[in-house]
Amino acid sequence: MDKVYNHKEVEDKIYEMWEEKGFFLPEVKKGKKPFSIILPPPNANAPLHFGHAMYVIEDILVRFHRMKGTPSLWLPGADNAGFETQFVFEKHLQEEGKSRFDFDRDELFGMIMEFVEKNRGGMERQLRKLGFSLDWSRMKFTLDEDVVKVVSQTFKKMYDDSLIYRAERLVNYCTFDGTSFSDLEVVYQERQNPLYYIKYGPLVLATTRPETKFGDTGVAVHPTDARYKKYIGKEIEIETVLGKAKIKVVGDEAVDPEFGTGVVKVTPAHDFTDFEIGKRHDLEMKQVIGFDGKMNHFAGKFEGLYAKQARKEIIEEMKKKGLVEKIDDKYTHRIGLCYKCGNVIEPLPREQWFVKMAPLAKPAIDAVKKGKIKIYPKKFEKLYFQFLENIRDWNISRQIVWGIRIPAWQCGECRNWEIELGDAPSKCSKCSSKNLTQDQDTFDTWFSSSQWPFATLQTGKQGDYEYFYPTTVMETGYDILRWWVARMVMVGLYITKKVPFENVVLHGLVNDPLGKKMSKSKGNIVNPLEIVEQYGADAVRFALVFGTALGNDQALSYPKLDASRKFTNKLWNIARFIEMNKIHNSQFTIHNSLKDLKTAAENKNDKEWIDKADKLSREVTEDIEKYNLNYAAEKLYEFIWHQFADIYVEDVKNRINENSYLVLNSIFLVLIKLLHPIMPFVTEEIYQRFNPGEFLIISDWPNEQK
RNA sequence: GGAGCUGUAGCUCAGUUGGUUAGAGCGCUUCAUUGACAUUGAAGAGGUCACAGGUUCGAAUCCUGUCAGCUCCACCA
Repeated sequence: MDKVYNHKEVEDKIYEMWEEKGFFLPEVKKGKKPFSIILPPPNANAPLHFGHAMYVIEDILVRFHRMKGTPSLWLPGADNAGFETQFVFEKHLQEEGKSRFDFDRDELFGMIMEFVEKNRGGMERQLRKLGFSLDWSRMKFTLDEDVVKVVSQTFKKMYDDSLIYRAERLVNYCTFDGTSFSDLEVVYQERQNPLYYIKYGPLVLATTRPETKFGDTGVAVHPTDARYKKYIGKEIEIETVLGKAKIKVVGDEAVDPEFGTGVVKVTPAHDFTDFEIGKRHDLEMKQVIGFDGKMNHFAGKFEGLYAKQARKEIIEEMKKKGLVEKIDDKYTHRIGLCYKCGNVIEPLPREQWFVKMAPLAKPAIDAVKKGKIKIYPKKFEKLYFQFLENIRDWNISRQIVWGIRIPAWQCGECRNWEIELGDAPSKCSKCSSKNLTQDQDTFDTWFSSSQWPFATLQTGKQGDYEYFYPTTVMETGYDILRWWVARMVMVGLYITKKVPFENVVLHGLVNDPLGKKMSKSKGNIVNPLEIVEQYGADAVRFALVFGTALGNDQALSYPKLDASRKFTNKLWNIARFIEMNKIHNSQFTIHNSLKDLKTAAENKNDKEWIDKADKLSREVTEDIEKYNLNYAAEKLYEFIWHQFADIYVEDVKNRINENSYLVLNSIFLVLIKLLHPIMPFVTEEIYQRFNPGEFLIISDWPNEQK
């Protein structure tokens, strides 16, 4: 054996061997409860980031259960990542001087698919580099035909159960990208904009957006505001740049009497708060800004101007007419920007598909309350309940091409909607018209993701769903507890009548060495694969679980990586010592049962160390079962280095004989086994040197009989 | 504005139902050594556990408040 452990010579070779031998494929044993995890599918198109390296937790669990003899499945997948991917692709088009408007929908979809297929291998190769024992034969993609079918079926079932409705809602619309965004995708920024005090008949109100005036269908004041109480419920006559108009005054609690003059113009079609006020008082929606960002016919002579331009011209005109009382130039407020292109988000009304969430949320709350699903660490239960107890209906339409197209066709005659699986319906079921067009929208990526546990298993190998569902563990970052985990529980329960997983295990974020969140804009991204290259996958894996409690964020720590790499070398050198002291004729016999080993042991000290190893083995087993992987890692590190190597090896050194050698060797192999889930490569390499032809990955867990 | 998390050694973090002298890694100091390993070994310094109260025989741990950092949600015309 070399003096120094070289991970580069070992890791790829070992992984290939594991994969080739099919060790990642579970053996289905009817009647035996399996262990299963569905990998949270990384973006098919993007390289892994450090958060993905945290999936090492899943690998540790799978390897542990595999060694315990449980049929263990870890199913990989790739996510089409909707808008994210389409955006990256459009950047490429831009570089070629093209845009998505040069292609029709199918062409564009095909091109993106090709683009993704080309990049997809990267992510999979990286998962292999990290040593993840994924069953690649069961790999699924969110746009696989069979998955699309499952997702569409779910939509239809929801529609038939009256959980789906169509409604005009304000969306965060980016007129530049031509798509709406979820609230999450809007970035708020502090900006200084003029606040205009404009005259509305007898009232004066403050607004930053005078151009939306044409869409005003009400004026609101606080219901208890003494100044304006007399106007509530009445219509007032106002002078506008386009002539006189009448408008209703309503009283609404959303109005802050302290702000401005305490009077608000209500534009339900262009402001989220106003939309709510409008709904409460039954005000009309009047859209005056189009999806192209330009003023429409309601704006009279300002039609065709971009909103921003119209604002300037309207204010000039209003000044001339004496309708502007004053302008506050120092006003700062927060405005929503497109997180992709940075342009101002325009709230616009648009017909969308919505899912009624309240009926789905209740069973999901119960599942956790009744312990059918356990959340680790427990502190995250609060977030889970908070989200579900205040849930709002879910807008599942997205105005992009790269996703699963919504299987809904609208009749051009009677406006009836037909939901159809497979081919387009031939005629309208209401009026028999053949004039049907499919909705242009695709599903929100999270809509298909919410079905991932059963969608993957139902479309996988024959019998997988029956055997592996519900899955044992869903392990992911706590940051997507609401957006993904909670929705999987809701939709999973709704479709399958079973929880999609029994345990939710949540890890924290991996931040940069200074504790700051890694992000492209900050330029502090660390590529996990470079770190693997430098320190070895074992060291990276160990460093990620060592010294950080589950669910807590951690700063990437080079000293910790270094310590972990030294640990792999320490293991290597213990192995080397044992090999060098091999006593002639002696076998590397492994006593997997420490009880048997103790019976065979002759020396008192040896017997004591067997007990210590036995205690450690029990503790580590329990720690892994409770997802306290940091405890397992810390105990193994301390014991192997500072107990076993520093004390026991030094003790045996001077009194080595055949029997002591057997004990030393056996204890070491037990330690190697206990460490294998966390550090699979170096342990497998050592094991095979001691036991040619045998494989640690499928060997028995200490004290376990298969 | 609402909610949550975090605050422990110079740095990064553990501390598992409250229970002796609060731990680890890195760094630092002293010494040893080419003997499995200098990617080593031995010894050591270093902490009013953010702050202020409270509960308790006993608090880093439980409660209240304050301060600081982070995250999520909502969002002001």
